[in-house]
Amino acid sequence: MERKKEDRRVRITKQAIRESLVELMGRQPISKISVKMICEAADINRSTFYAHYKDQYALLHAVQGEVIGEVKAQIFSARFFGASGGAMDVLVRILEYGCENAALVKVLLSENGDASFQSELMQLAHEKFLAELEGERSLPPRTLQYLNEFAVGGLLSIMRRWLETDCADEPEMIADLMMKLLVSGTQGLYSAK
Amino acid sequence: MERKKEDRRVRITKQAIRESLVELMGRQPISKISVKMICEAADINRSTFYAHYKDQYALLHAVQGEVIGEVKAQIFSARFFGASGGAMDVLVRILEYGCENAALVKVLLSENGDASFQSELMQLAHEKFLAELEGERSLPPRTLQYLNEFAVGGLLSIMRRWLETDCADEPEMIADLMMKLLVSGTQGLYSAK
DNA sequence: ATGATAATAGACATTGTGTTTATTATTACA
DNA sequence: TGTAATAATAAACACAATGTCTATTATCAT
Repeated sequence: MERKKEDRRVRITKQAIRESLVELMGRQPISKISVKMICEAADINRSTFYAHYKDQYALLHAVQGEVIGEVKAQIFSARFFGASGGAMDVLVRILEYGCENAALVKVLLSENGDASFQSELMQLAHEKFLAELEGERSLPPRTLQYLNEFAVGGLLSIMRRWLETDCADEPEMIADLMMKLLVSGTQGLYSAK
Repeated sequence: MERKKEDRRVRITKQAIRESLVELMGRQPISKISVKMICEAADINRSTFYAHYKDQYALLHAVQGEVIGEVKAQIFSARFFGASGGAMDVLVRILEYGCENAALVKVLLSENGDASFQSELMQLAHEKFLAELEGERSLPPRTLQYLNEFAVGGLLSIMRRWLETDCADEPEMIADLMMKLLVSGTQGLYSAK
């Protein structure tokens, strides 16, 4: 909407800051990372950092926000249930995005990541589920909740593992596995194919 | 093994510190909690805190370690697969433990919690799976990995939700739901009952 | 009752934090 | 291409939490 307006210097600076954050978080949690460390790694002045972010946590939150924005766009781009293949397409696109930004997404989902990020992703998927399943009446509301949490938590865990293997398998294969596990559980792994 | 040796004063102090930590983490992430805050909430001297813990993160880690120890004991107390009802029993016991220590466990699994705690729980369940499924040859190793991650991530998410509803349903009911979802996926929710 | 030890109060140097100032370097664009 | 706008820098600053001491008081185990 209102992008492209940012000064080139700002873009370069922010990029350097973000890359340093990701690099540092590969080795330690955000709690052990100071603003000073980030600035030294990014080779920028500390005043410059404060011109853009309140502190290291605000920076992390901003970065997470961008990822969440991307996922949100994908997740709401199609119907998940009903339309055949809709869910697969969405999963494949999210997986592809994750793989393209592996260094970042991997660290956000890792043990050095932020629980609130994963919590926000849960919330996002939750909204999607509610939007699509609001007519669902055959299951008790609380069971629906559990199902939702189970699904998102499970899929997120698969994606985490997949990123840690450096996307060894094809996105389509992972999405297929996800769907099978969701719909038919472990039983789904033994039938056919 | 070598418990019961701790001075009464130490026990009281540590308990006060732990309770203050849990209370504070109900309202903010550990990154916003200083040693000073914990000491004021617990009404103890800051020097006393440093006599027991290196910093607030070491404290959190110690508390998490106790929970993990409890879960570990339960998880390895019986075979999960094979023996009928074994898995159910383990799940029920873990759920009961979580509910008895709801204030603590809830916060550790919340958005203010620590990703590394959840990561450690994953690792724990992973070891259990490997120990029991080492003979499994009908699925490719990587698929087995994904299945493991999916299962633990999904079950953990259900437990988180359950704790947030203040254990509204019975542990047996939750454990049953967990097993159904794991074995038969969403299909399992509609069949029989 | 007493020797051992935990908790306290207070002081201390250190470090990262945020903020500000003047100065330099880079950018957008007329 | 020249220039006004603005981003980045360097330096200084008060401030707050940190981590480590020491001397003193309170509590415990026996």
